[in-house]
Amino acid sequence: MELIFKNIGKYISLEKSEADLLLSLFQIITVLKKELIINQGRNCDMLFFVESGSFRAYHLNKDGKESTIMFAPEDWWVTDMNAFLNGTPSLLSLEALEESKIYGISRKNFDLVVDKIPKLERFFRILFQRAYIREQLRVMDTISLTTEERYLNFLHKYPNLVQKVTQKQIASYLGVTPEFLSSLKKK
Amino acid sequence: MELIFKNIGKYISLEKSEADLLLSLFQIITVLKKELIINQGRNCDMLFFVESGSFRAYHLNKDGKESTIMFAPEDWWVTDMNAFLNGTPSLLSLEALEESKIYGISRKNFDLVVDKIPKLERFFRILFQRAYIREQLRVMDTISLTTEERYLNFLHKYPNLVQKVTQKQIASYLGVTPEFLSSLKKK
DNA sequence: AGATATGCTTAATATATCTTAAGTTTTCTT
DNA sequence: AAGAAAACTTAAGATATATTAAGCATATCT
Repeated sequence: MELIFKNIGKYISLEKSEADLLLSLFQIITVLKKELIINQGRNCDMLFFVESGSFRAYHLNKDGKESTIMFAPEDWWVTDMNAFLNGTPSLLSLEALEESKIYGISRKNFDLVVDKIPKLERFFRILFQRAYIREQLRVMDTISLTTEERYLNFLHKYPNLVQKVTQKQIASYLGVTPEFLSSLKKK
Repeated sequence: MELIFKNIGKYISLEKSEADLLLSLFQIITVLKKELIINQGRNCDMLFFVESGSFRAYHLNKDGKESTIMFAPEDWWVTDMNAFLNGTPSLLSLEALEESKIYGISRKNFDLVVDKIPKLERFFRILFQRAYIREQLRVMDTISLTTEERYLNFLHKYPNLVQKVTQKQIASYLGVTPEFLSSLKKK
């Protein structure tokens, strides 16, 4: 069975007919390493599920400094939620860390499916509730822990990603320079 | 009309009977300045809406350092969402910045109401989606902006709170010491 | 009103982190 | 396989932020 249905099955159980409708509204996309599926500054009207592979979301600020905002490993839902919900230009770029297979649903079909299938409305309510919690815990970590503690947290939280990302990307996720992270690791 | 219904009315419209059911499941609570409605380490099984007044959520780390995680002004929904959803001990304390009037709903009644009234499931889906966006933007700010820029953002984002909170609390929201914030302001 | 606690500011010194630059290793491209 | 590009490390000097401590102002308590 596809991972996406296992994922949805964690919080709700769909009838066969509902699952079929849902599936018909997704498109399956294969992307190569380094391909972008969201481009900062452009529109973003797709919500994605990572069936296999992994992604990194980053933001370039006005000085050209790159910040890694999040990672999306296998089994995650991901998009630039701000752009997706509000129709504003994307603040993020989303880049494949490796060859990946994803499911994508447009904003229009997302609205349709949560309207037609109340159980999916529930599913996404729980999903966003958990996403909110996750981000809030990250804010807490960011303002109350040392860089070293946050680095150890990262290693613990994303053990499978560690081999797929560069030091530079980890540093930009932690909000420090690669040089500083390098000197931290020496200890 | 009570603010809470105006707030809900932003995203859905309730029938009279639904509004009556909803209202019957909330309790109205009046709290005095400095009272805590959530205590770090204890259970937190209530979701609150701030009808009037304002709150500050903070976390004490193992060294006793206090970090302000969020502010909840009038017209906001607030709780320790992690504790509320997962039943784990609260990581936050939530303190009234002034005399406040709030609506509170228990986890049990929350589950009941999103089950009985699908429109409220939608309401909370949208609410959490927006909360997730807000936290993600804050993470972006925190790792990509300077302290000075984040201070100016705070003043801009919460103009009405500025008079109600101390410098120390703003500093702990930004993740810097009060002394450093004080020297920033001199410029 | 007086006493006490709390908050704000300032300054000196200490620590964390950045910037720049160079050298080395790894990965990508042809 | 060779060359080019990107990543990683190291170190010196610069900047941002923390720590400590003192003094003053403001709020709180009796």
